[in-house]
Amino acid sequence: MTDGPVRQASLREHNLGLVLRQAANALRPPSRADIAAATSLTRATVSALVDDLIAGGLLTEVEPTPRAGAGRPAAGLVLSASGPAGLGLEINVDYLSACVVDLAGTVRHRDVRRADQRPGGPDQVLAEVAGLAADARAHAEREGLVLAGAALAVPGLVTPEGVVRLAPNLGWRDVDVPAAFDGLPVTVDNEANLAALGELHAGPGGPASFLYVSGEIGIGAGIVLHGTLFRGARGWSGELGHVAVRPDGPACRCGARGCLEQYAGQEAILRAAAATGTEDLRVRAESGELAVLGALAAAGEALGVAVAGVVNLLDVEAVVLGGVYAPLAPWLRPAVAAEIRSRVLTDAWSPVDVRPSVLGADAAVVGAAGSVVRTIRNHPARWLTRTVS
Amino acid sequence: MTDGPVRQASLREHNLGLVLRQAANALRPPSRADIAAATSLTRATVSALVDDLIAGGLLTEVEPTPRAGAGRPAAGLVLSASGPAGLGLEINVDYLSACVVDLAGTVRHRDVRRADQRPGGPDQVLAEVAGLAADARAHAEREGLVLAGAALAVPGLVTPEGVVRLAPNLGWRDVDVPAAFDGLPVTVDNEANLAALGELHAGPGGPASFLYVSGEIGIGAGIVLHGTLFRGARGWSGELGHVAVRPDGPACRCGARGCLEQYAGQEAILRAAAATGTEDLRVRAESGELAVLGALAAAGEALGVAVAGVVNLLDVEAVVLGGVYAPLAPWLRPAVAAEIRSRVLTDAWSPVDVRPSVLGADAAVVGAAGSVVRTIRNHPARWLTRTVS
DNA sequence: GGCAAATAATTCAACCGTTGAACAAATCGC
DNA sequence: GCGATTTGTTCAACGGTTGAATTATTTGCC
Repeated sequence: MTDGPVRQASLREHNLGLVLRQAANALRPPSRADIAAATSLTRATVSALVDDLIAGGLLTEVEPTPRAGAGRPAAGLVLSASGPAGLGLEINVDYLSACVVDLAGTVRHRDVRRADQRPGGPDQVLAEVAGLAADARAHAEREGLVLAGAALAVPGLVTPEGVVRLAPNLGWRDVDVPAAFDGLPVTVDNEANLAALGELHAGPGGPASFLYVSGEIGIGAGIVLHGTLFRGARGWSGELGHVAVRPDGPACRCGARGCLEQYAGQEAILRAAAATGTEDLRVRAESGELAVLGALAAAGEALGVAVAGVVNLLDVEAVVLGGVYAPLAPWLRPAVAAEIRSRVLTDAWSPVDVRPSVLGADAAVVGAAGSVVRTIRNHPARWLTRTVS
Repeated sequence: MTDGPVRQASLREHNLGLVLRQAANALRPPSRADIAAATSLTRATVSALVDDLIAGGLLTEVEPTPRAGAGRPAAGLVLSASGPAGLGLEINVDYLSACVVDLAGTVRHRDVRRADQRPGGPDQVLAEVAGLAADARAHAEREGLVLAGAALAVPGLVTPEGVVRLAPNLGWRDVDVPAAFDGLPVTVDNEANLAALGELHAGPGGPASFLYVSGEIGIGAGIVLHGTLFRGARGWSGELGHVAVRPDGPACRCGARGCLEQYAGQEAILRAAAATGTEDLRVRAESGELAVLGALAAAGEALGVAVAGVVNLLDVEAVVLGGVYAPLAPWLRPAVAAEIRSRVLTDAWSPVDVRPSVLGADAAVVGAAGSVVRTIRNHPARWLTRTVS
């Protein structure tokens, strides 16, 4: 709306994206005529656009779907499974991960290396990630895919240029990530943001506005509003872990007091339950151990207080429990939902859905890879007119 | 991006808006050539668009501004001061208010009636507001203005259709406001939302993302992200007053405990300072009375805890203290700023500006009227092609 | 088996908005 | 008074969409 001028070419760019997304979001492969009807463009226009998209390798025609009644059979259109693909990468405290997602959104390659990433330091870790990326690229090319770009998820604060300003749990500060990948263009983003994007596109029919809560050692949040990830004015949104639950509570490593992280962070829960890890916690919760159930209920209550504040402020439709919270959701969810019910005025007539992440631990990498293919889906003209590399 | 198709006509619609906004936002009346340079459209195109806008009464040519150097003098373009105008209305607990803003954004008419609105009930209040609206329309027409629409600010929760679902301080519930204005089309919105819009457009160069905090009997908030008001998934964003400051604090009338309203609501501050009203509070704070300063500091601290949580989550650039907080800002600001400084991790390198509202008590009405003219500025084609009424 | 009805996709002239270059208008400086 | 300079308009060309006509391919009915 406040943007630049619109020329004739912009028309085509926009409508190319519109047609491509129609094919992407349809339940069954649509015909040109279906797309024309859905977009209210002419069949002539849709045909012309589809020709461009097929020529550019973004769409493929499939066999006519059998249909009742008379008439020439329709040629189904699907996103090409051998066109451009996205590479997702993730650096986390105890693993590195990569995945390749094709234009249709299906995961074509997946690779995880579990190891504590803290001792190595940025240079070593980034070198290893570059190795993962090279493996993934080789795998993708064997399947006829072309990597259109890469996105890297990092558990920390990232500037719009891709510099990791601060990643407390990795011990990183001011690490220039894109510089380490000389070949491939890499965008870097916060792990919770990319996981939220992953959830957003995980299944059709999900909520368009939600809060994705990423429970790790810290607690991050990805905010999706009206189907769009909100990164904050300067890219630093989502610091849910340092929202105050009790202003005079225990001191946090951030310098303040009573932050949510002190009540519902992974370390706080493990300490309260005297557990060795998330899996231990889950097993003992399942067996009904009271100390564990109490620790989870307390964490859920604190989380619920903070999340209820967010819901009061943003009126999101859903809260997604991700990261380590996903497997623990059966025990966290009741307390979170109860706090929302009692603290959110509008909950009475507009209830908020609290549910575990559907992608679980994969959310961030899959979201990262998905974000790459999604930029192509949204701006196919840029891909079609790219300089051949 | 996810929207509908773009036809040739959409081109023109978009570019009409672009040209109009260039004229609106320029420091001095720009020439057609200036607009062409700024938008990277051709002079030919700009000329054609400007012709339409002048013919439609949205732009006016003014005398050539004297300029150094050779060349044909440029005709300056300004928004018409006699074209469409917006009517802003406000219902609050202790006053009704109206104002008319012309296309250029200047306030052309202003009217306030102070009286407690609680006893009358919705029907009586709405009848009186309709009277204010009629007066304003008469006044506007005498000045050659045509009212393009009206927006009404209400201290409560409003559905997208304009039904006041709940306005606790007025004692309203499920009041269908647009039905009461049979003549004029009225959009209804929350008072804090419209006040935030007022602040957004009050002066050029303000922040594009900020939290407007409206201190009244309740505490509302208007959230502006990237220059756009965010209303929430279902229109119920901004319930800052019921964010928990201390989860086990005093009971709130909403049913929960420890809501911000119990610490920083108008009534809580007055009680703590044993003051009779905001003005009393301000005078006694100015004279340095310790009990009053303490009460304001305590309120500011609670407000700061809640606002710091918002900043952590949304990474807004500024926090605007509005409503009764505006005149009290000198005493509230330090505590709010201190909480943000200590609780927001990113504040160290991206400080947050805490400042009083520039429009003060007028923010909501002016914002309401401004929202009407702004829709014309953003979609001039709709106005130009309107059916002559 | 043949033919009408129905639906899909393509072709093509017309239309519309922007472009770019040429041109007319108006002023300044020398 | 004349060239330089800048503004604003005119007009043919271009690119993209439209809508109607045409071609392509199937089903169903006689």
